[in-house]
Amino acid sequence: MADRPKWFQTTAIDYPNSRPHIGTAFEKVGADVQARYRRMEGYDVFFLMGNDENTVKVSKRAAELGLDTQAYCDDMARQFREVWDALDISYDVFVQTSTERHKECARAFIQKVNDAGYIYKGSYEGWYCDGCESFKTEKELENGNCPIHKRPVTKRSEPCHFFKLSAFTDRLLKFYEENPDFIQPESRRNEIISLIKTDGLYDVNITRRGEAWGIRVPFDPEFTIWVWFDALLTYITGIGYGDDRAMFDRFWPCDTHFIGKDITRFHCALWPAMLWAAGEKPPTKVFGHGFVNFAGDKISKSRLEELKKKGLDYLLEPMEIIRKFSAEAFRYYFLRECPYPSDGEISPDRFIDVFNSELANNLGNLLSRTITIPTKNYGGSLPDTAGKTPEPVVPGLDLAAFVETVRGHVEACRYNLALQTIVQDFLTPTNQYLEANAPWKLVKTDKDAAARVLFNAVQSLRVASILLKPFIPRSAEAIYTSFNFPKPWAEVRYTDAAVLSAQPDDLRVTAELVDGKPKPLFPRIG
RNA sequence: GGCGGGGUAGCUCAGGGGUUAGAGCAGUCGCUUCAUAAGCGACGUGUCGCCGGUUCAAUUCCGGCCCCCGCUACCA
Repeated sequence: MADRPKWFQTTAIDYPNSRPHIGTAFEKVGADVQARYRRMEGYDVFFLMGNDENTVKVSKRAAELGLDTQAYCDDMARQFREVWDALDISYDVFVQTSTERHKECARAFIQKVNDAGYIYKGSYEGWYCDGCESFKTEKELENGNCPIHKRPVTKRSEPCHFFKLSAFTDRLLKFYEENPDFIQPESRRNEIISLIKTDGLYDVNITRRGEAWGIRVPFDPEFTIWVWFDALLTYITGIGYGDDRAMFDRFWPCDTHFIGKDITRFHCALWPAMLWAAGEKPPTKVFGHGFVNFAGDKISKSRLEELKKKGLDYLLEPMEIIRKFSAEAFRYYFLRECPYPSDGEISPDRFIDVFNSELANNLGNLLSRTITIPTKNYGGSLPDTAGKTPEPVVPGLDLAAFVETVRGHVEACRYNLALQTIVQDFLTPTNQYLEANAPWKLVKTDKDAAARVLFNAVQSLRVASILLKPFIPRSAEAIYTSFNFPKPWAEVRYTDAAVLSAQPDDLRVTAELVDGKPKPLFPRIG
């Protein structure tokens, strides 16, 4: 373990105001592909997720439901994890920021930043609404009125603690320049850079006064720590910051923070500055993924009502999609149809199209036909194939280069292109190969030749299942274990997909059969 | 308003100064029947946002305009 390279990644820490929706699920699924891919490739992976609970809104929501805030948080955390588990998200730790351990680590961190001189006491001046008992930003105001209470806000100032973010302006710009891959995709990087260059960075108020729920500021207990300052710390408290330096040093800096494109600024400017202030390294990469819309529209309250009327609101609730179809179908749809770096959309028709054409018709049916023909004609075992090296079935395809193309897409989180490449450049040609050689006919005239055709075609399923492992782990395993490929599934790597090699035994169908036929891996839907 | 990205087949998008502008899906027709009514083949369509300019030649370059999207700091 010690000599394996490490891979530490996180997803955004979710705000448990409501149940997880398809947008948050999209983020987790994309991150999960990366975690699974890195594990396959031999990395010592640590995948962190969690919920961001130390905010007034959470305690208000709990109060509305008549629940103790902690009990509410714990229940929401349970609900979130239930969805992530159902989607086979392979996280290693799930951090709740309301736990005492996180709070202690956060207090240690802010104390350190304060000791280093990056925090100073000042006063925050803003527009205050008595009804909301909170400050409003200029943007929120409607003609100078509180948008909720429709009455004028008043100028008010109160003491607070500022973090000297401005002190890191030049260092951040230099950092972005020296680490061009720090912010992905590039469009996000350009936004942040131009923002800082035009407006500069201001010091930020990192405390709130007079709130019962939250983490006390150790050097001034009248205050609690502003949620963002605390939430970001999850990324380090979850890997031992504050009480397990060895583990922290093993995994930090973070290799990729997966986040929504809306919070890139916090992760790309505030977060590195906070870490520098505490004497730690900044993360290696921040990936701001896109959003999921519903059939072209943003998911607003009115849109939701409309969908409910049409009975389509299930498509917004991950658990419903999983129940109706499967976690694998969910994963495949979003990974294939929504480009991870930019926005995508879900629509009922499209979901059915993608599932049927690629999973059922192309991949699933290819598996069925390559299992059935050997079973019917050879008792499931292809004679004289032991020790033989399969021949390529895709004309003109350099298998090693093809695998590297897919790998490049996976590493850059271009999951849709990775899947497109696998299906179009590999699976479809395999179906064409079968059509061209028609082993179901050939078997009547030349049984040996037909066996070789099948032997070759089956290799495509071995290759595809390996490449698909991070995307649809359960289905990929089902495909791989439908034949007696020698390498254990747990040990396959992408490089195994890049070569066609002989195996010691005759190729044999090992899939479970009912009346000589496999049950469809992806039964058509709709 | 400022900065950035984009407007290409019914849909999602790729492409890019030059012979007939591409892919997948959907559609139509044919072949096939090993297979999940799956597979394979063939076929169609596009004023490549609008208006000008540069050029032998522009959808591709330049300018203007229209439309869409993102960012524009303390809300997670």
